Amino acid sequence: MPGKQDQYFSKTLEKGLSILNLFGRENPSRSLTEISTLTGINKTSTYRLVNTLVQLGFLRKSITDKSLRLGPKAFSMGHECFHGFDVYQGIKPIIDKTFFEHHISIDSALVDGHKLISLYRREMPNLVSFHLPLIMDELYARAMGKIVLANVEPDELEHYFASLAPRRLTPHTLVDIEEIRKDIRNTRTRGYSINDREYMTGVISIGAPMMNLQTKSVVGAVSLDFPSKEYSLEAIEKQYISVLLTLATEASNLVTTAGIRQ
Amino acid sequence: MPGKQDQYFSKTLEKGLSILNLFGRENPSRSLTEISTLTGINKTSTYRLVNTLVQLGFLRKSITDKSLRLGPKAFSMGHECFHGFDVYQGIKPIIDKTFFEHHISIDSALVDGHKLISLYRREMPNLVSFHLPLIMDELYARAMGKIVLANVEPDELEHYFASLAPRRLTPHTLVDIEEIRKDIRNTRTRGYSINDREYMTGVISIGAPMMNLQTKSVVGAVSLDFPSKEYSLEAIEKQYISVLLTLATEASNLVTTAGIRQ
DNA sequence: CCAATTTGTTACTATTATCGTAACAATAGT
DNA sequence: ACTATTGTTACGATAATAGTAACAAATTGG
Repeated sequence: MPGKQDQYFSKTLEKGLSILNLFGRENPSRSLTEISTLTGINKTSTYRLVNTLVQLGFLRKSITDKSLRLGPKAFSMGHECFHGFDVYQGIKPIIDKTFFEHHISIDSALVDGHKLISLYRREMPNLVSFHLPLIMDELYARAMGKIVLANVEPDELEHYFASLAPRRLTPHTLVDIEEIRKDIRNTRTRGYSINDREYMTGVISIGAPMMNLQTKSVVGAVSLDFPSKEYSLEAIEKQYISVLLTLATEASNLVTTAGIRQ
Repeated sequence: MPGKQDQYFSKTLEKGLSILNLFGRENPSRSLTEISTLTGINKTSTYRLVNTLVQLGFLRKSITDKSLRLGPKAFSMGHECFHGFDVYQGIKPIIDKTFFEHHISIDSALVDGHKLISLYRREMPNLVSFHLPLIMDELYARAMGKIVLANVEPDELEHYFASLAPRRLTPHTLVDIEEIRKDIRNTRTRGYSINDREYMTGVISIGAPMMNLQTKSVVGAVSLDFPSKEYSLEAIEKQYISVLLTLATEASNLVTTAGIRQ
């Protein structure tokens, strides 16, 4: 991130938000020292910021054990931030339309550094209903991740590989870096990505990029997911690539006009 | 709010969050000066804070007109804050259970100052589907609002009436302060509140309080909503008061153990 | 198309909010 | 009851922010 230490950047605000960011569905409760160590903020400063968030209603403090949890203000602001995100409002009808036309599971996500933020998802009942995390690592093992990697700048890709430690999520997951590299190269020439039961057993996915057409950079991806019991990869490639690419084009137009970059 | 100007309160964080709070479904886009005037923060400081939020990904700036919108980080944090709110997770099954048992529309909200923050809602198809705002004023015209007012401290209630300017939302809305006062008194002795088409035409609601049983204070309310075409107020009172009060008791237990106060 | 006006950005310094050490209090663990 | 941990407060040093004012870039209106 460039120019973070300039005069027109508020470190205090950054710290405060990093504290709020520690809370979520997985981590509903935290202690002061926990927050202090996780954020690397001095205990007194943490105390001040936490106290501020408590007074404003973004956090609340247990009277008994002083543990901290999200407060009503965080709840309402969260709701507003979620539903006020115009890209979310824009992608919903696009995905819904494709969903009702073709009766397939569809997912979409935005790039954020080396992670993907899940945007909107529609799921068919034939697919194992899995609660996807909102923020996804493991780009190498997912259709949306692969197509993103296939479209980033070469040095950005190197930077990704430099800190990559692949985990075997299913028997089909690629864990050898060279194999992953080859797969990304193939993905690039192919124009869409394939995930053949590498992320979840029994799920085949194909992915296409959401591009900012102005800056010609990837800003996200869409994917179609199929149960491998009912669909073969060949059948999917024959029947659904055009659906995927049409969807990706519409999504790309959306993010371009919305001005989502990098 | 007590002790806001002490040493252990970060004004910068408060300002930054107040900026983020200006964005939402109703206000997806704002300009710098707009933010500056709305928050009362000096333009340069606003610039610094906005710049920080942009760099962190909570806001994004249009390259053309420099207008500001929510960014992907706000989206993901919003999702986490919403779903990570334990009271929301706790009230869901309680309301769902009652919903499936009795087939009636149910609403719930938490008190926040002189407003209600909508928590969770289930709606029957027979009710005019209305998009309720997440943050509700007009306590005097709603079942949840009335039962809250009936349970707050007397001086708090006076404070509410002091700044009250009732609006006639339907032909049945009470707009005379004395009438509203009387209604609140009746509500208090009755133990539950009645809203007979005062907030929306064709909708009758009954409400009961969510009490923190430790501190003996109202922290929210639940309501049952009925279409007036299908239900008379007498029928509702005969049949559903016990349902309402049971629901309110369960909800009160939840907020008490969660430690929601004030 | 140019002037006038508004809006956004930068420079600079006084001020004061924040940092961080350290001491203290409260709670939990043994 | 003692020890270790966690949370809270005091206070001086420092660096971050506020805010004026000047400047640049857009917009608007004639």
